[in-house]
Amino acid sequence: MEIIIDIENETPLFAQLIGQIKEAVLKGKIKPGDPLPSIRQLANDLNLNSKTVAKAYRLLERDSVIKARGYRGTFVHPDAVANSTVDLNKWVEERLNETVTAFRKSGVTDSEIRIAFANIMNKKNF
Amino acid sequence: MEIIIDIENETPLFAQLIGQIKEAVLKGKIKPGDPLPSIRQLANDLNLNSKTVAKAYRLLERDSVIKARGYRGTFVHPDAVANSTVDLNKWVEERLNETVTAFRKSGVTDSEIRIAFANIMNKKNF
DNA sequence: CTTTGTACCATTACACCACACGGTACATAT
DNA sequence: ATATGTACCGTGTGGTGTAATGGTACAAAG
Repeated sequence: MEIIIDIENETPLFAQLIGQIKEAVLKGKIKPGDPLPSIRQLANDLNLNSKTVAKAYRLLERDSVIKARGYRGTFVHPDAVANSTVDLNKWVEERLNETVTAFRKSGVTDSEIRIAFANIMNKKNF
Repeated sequence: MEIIIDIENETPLFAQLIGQIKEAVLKGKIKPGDPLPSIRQLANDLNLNSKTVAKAYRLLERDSVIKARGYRGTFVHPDAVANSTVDLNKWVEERLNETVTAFRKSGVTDSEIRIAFANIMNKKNF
């Protein structure tokens, strides 16, 4: 598995990592059950901070592309191929765009939309 | 019409203005057809910048609480009483909250939601 | 004693936005 | 002349987010 991280690229490093691992899964370069490099090992190889790699792994596990097994390491998820085709962020953007567009059509100012959004995100839901 | 602006209050000045004018309408202190002070006049009386008052008037007109008539001045809208009870921002927050809550239940990170939101708001829709 | 994922503490740099301020200008009317 | 709403240019302050860095620590297993 050849992973190339471009520091000059505007795409965040953790996002580049996620993209390349999903791509490797889709191209069959890594198959379900295969072990992945440990977080610290990969961080060392790519000259990245371990927290950056950990962030990528955490999101990949959320998407069921990989599966962490504690001290035993991290492995490619059984349904990795199917789940690598799903782009959760794209779905979020589409749904959110519908909502925002409706607001704008109702005469709501962009500034007001931002304020409302900030209020919701910072609200302590208890 | 007695308008009191509190600079110490955390509520934005233009929002205080909007609130007090809507309140005056609901309490019947000003009635449909009544003239309002000009933007410059009110700004001078309250020691506010004219742009701050203009912002409040612009939003009040969008909500059909007041009606600007160019050089003739600004007047209370015929449907001002009914429209003063409507809180557009509250409606926006409720709708937006539903959308965000759905995202969170799907495992989407708050960070990802913010990124998607920023992408939409900054997108040039042409 | 080392390695695994994970969870805290933290700081730095960068970027964006709301709010309020100031100045200038315009057409339209009295 | 004076006043109306409105539009454009701008500045500054304060708040807050992401991204990425670093350090420390834990339980579990080899």
